[in-house]
Amino acid sequence: MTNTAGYGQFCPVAMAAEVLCTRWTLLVLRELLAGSTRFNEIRRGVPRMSPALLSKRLRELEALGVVARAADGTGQPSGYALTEAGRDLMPVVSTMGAWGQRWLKSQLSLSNLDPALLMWDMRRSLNPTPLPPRRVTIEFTYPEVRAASRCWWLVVEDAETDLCAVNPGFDVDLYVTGDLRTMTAIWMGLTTVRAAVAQQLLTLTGDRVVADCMQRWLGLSPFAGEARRIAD
Amino acid sequence: MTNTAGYGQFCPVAMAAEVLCTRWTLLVLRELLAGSTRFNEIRRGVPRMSPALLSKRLRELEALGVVARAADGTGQPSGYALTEAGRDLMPVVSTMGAWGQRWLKSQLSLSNLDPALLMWDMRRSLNPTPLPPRRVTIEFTYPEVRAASRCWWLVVEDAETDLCAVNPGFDVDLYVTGDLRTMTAIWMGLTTVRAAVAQQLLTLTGDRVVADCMQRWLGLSPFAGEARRIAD
DNA sequence: CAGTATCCGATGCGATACTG
DNA sequence: CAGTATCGCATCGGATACTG
Repeated sequence: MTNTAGYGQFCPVAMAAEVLCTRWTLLVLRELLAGSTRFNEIRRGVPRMSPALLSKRLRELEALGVVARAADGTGQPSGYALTEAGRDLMPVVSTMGAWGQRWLKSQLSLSNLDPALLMWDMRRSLNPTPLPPRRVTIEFTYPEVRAASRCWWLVVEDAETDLCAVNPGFDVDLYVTGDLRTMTAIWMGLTTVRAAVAQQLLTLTGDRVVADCMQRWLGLSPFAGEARRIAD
Repeated sequence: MTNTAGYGQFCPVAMAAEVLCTRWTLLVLRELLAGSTRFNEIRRGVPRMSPALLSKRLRELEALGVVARAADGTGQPSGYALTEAGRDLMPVVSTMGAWGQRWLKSQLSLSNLDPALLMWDMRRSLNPTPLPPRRVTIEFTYPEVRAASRCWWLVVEDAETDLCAVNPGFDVDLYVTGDLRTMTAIWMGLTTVRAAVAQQLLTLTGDRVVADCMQRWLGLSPFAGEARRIAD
C-alpha cells in the first residue's frame, strides 16, 4: 500500500512541507518563536485551535526534534522550548509572513479582526522606552465590538507590560478609542497613528506626552516594515 | 457562522499559511519556480498528484495572483507562468527546503525514492559544460528497480539534455549502475560519486573522461550544498 | 496534450466534556 | 493550570474515467 499521507518525494521541500504544512503547525511555531513557552500562553496566540489539537501538534513537533519539553526534574509541567532545529525555523516563518505582508490584499487580513489577538500581540511588542519612567496605564476601547471584548488595558511598569481584559483600577494615562479595523491596520503598518488621528478614525485622550509618542511605544507587527507590493 | 476554514487571524503568517500550506501547493510552486510551464511538465514533478487537484490548485494560485496563464491570443493552451508575486515565493520555498536538508533525517528522504522523479530532476540540473562538445549519452541502471523504471538515458547535445525512459539507440558513452538509494544520496549531496564508487555502491563503465567529471556534470539538488546539522 | 467530471472514502479536525 | 478523551461530521483529495 503506497503511503497515502506524504508526498512520496525525497525532495527536502516535500519532506519539510509534509511536517510543517499541516493545519495550525506554522502558527504554533510562530508562537514558540515569539517566545511563548506555556501551553496556555501558546493557546492565546491560536485561540481557535482546540487544546486537543494543540497538544497533538506539540507532541508531533517534539517527535520531530523541533520542540523539547523543558525538563526541570520535578514532575510538574514546565513548558515547551524550541530546540536548535526549531529556532532555525525562524527564517521559514518570517519569510512566509513577509511574503504575506507584501502580496496579500489587506482587506483579507482586515476581515479577520480579533481584539484579543491584537491586544495580546500589542502587549508582546510594546516598547516601554519612550514612556515616562513610572507606571503607565492605557485604555483601549473598540466601540463597535461586543461588550465583553470592547475594553482593554495595557499596564506598563518597570519595563514589563501587562494586558488586562477587566479594569485594573489604575488611573488611566491615555484613552485610545477607534474601531478595531483601524487599530489593527496601525499595528500591521498599513497606516500610522498620525494618519488615523487626522482622519478621525482614532481618538487619543489624556496625557499629551504619552499620546505624542504612541507610534513609538506601540511596537508594531514584526512584518510592519515590509513594503507592500500590492495595491488595494 | 464563523469561517470554519481559515485561521481567523489577521497575522500575515496566518494569511500566507492559509493559502500556501494546502496539500501539494508548495510542490506545485517549486515546479513553477524551477521553470516548468506546461501542465504535464508540472505533473512530472508531482506525479502522485491527481490532474484534477493540480488543475484546482493552479486555478487557486491564479485567483491569488501568483500564477498567470500566458495569454498568446490564440485559444490554445499556452502554459502557466509565475507573476512577480509568484517569483517572490522563491525565498519561501527555498528556506523551507534548506531547513529540511539541514534538519530532517536522511533516512526519511531516502525512504521516498522514485527513479522517475530523480531522473527528471537530474535532467533539469545537469551541467553540460564539463562534457566533451559532442552528443553524450549516459545510461543509468538501477538493478533492484522493477523493469519498467530500471533503465534511463540522459542525452546531452548542444547544451540541451533529454531524458529517455526507452533506449534512444545512441552509442552509450557512460554506463552508471548502482542502487537508487545511492544515486539519490549523491544527488542530494549526502555522499559523492567518488565515495560511492570507492564503496562499490556505484559502478561507472565506459568513457573515462566522462566518468571522471561526473561529479561536475551531474548537477545536484538545489539544496545539496546546505550543511547537514543532524546526525543519522 | 490539457485538462474535467464524478464519486466516494479516509481522516483531519472541530466541538464538547472531562480529569489530575 | 495543563492537558486528555470521545464523538462525529465535513471536506479534502485520491481514484478512475472521460472529453475537446
